[in-house]
Amino acid sequence: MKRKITLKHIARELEVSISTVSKALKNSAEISVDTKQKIQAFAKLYNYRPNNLAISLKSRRTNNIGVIIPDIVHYFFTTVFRGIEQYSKKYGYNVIACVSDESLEKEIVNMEMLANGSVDGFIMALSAETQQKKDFSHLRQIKDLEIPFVLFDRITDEVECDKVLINDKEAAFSAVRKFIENGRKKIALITTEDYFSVSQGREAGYRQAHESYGLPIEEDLILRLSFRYLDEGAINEFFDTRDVDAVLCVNEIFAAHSMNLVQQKGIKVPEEMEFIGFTDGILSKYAKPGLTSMAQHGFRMGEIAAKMLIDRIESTQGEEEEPYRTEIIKSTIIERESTINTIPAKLV
Amino acid sequence: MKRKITLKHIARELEVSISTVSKALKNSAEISVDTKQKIQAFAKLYNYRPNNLAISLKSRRTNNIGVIIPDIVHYFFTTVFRGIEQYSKKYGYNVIACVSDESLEKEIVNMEMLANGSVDGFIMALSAETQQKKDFSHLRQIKDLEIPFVLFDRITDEVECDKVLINDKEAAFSAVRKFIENGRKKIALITTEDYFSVSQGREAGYRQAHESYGLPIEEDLILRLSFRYLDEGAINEFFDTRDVDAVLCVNEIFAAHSMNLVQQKGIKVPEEMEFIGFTDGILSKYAKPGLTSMAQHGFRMGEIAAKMLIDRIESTQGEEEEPYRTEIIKSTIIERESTINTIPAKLV
DNA sequence: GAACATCACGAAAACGTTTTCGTGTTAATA
DNA sequence: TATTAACACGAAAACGTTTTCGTGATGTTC
Repeated sequence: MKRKITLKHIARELEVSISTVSKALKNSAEISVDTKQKIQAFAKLYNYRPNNLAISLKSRRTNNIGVIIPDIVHYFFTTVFRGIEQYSKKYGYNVIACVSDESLEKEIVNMEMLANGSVDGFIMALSAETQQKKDFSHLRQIKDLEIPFVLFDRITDEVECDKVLINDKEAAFSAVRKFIENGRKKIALITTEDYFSVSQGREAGYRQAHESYGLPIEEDLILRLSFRYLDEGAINEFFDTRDVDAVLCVNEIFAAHSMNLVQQKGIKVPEEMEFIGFTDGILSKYAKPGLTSMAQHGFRMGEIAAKMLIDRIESTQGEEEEPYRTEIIKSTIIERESTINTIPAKLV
Repeated sequence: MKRKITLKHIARELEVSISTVSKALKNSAEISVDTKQKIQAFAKLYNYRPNNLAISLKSRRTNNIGVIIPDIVHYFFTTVFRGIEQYSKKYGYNVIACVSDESLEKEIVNMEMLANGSVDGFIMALSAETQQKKDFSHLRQIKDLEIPFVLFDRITDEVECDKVLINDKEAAFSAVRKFIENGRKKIALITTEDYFSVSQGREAGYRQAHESYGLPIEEDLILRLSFRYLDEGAINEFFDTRDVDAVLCVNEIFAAHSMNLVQQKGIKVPEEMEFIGFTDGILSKYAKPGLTSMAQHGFRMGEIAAKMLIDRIESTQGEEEEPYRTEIIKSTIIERESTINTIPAKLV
């Protein structure tokens, strides 16, 4: 790589000291107008740009944010990422993106790589394995180092920090309420293994809605699928042996896929069976029929997470130790043709 | 942020020099076994980790790769990103991800931010605006600085550098050939504005297949849509006023959406009209019927791009100036139910 | 016992900045 | 004319490493 021009080069060339050059380029009042003009012109001519590394080393600030997510080929996470990236860029931060691949070990390795001066803070959603094993020692280490971090979506109550998530329980509650108001009585829930914080919340909402409306909960209307691979056989068997008239799914893949399978059996959606999914992504939009879903507003979530982190990074200067906050984003329902809607379904 | 332990601290505590500590931690033969053990034990106890910034400043190597893509909420780009990230991590590099948002200006700003010492090289797909305006001065600047970069998918012939792309023309050719072999004669093409390198290639393949098989090209069977927003009206009007029995789309959103609209008109897919899309993403998999598509193998593409870049970064040490390479990834067809297949369609 | 090699370590420069403090020159003041 | 203040700039330390070179203390050899 060709050597970029540095303060030293300019100083030598113009026969002044490095300090003078540095000050001149910052337009310091300490330097005479003549000298400043000369130096600034020279710097501009040679397209001088300060070296980020040197500035970071000196200032102990990298202006980088580390983002660690379980999966990037995933509508919701990329949407959040987009929000983080956009907000961060606006405030002068770059984003280093790492994928944990649902693995605790990769989560740890990534954090350790970045914690040694590469980033000023982290934003992350916990991997499946982390949530399953409940091993949060790496987060505690980061806390000990006093590196700020924000957890989103996949969180834990066992670590105190800034968090941002959606009201999973209420969202599931209102989805089930919609089914009940439509006269449905056999409402299935298709969810993941129960160690995911989000699935737990959604299941709780599902149960509470049943209780609130005096509908008995039939445990065998709850189908738990692996998040790692989509078990088509299990879904088929479930619908072959259960009497179901509505289905709530914790993500849009479960919803789109089971809706397809059910339609292959000749069941009419939404007349005979209604569907609601979580994550209002591309699949919900282009499924046939269009899939009603609980929008998680990932972009907003990303923006807020980034704001929380940057605020904290920039306040640790002030040393006044703000208390940790948890922001809740309200999920909203996007009605399409997989449910029967009192007001006409919005197109698209 | 709490101050991390440094060589200086260890040196002071153990009453040796900084150089001795540095060498001891690298297990240098210069240092006696006793001293090394003492220092290593101490470092381990206090969990010493060298500061990445200082090492980077010294070595002029950041072990960071800058990735600039037009859009992250996009199946193909995230898949490529995943390949880049995984390969890079394996070879000790982190990835700084920037989104250009299809804007030339953001592309430039991102590059300039990262070019001042933050990354060792770039991997990028050009923004729409960049391809439209054919303004590549920022790429040339990066070349002048001798910072290596790799272009993928959205490329240009006007800049010499490493590139990786798919055989768009051949892929489109073979898709159209499949239609023709199935007896189709009115084959539509739904594409974007024609300044995208990939759309150009695919259109060329579409045309060449017609010529090769003696089928006349009807210009009004080519529909050009904005990539910015999906013009449903235009699609509807197109199908209402054209006689079409097969459709090739340059991406899966065009395919899934137009397939839905066509089915709403009562047209049977694939019996009366067949569909093939590009990008074998989540939509193709869960569309109804399953969408036959040309897989772009984004993950592999990302891996190769990362390999090309890292090889070049690490060879500039050697100074032997390898010639630039262009790697072509072969697209393969994934047959599903939106086409009539001689061998039974694979499930999923 | 003189000459030399080996060992074990330290001093210092370098990477490219920022910033504090010191200092020589000029101009203003008593 | 002597004192002081303002001005314009430079020296040097600092951020945390790596690495080259120098050096005093041993041990070896003839």
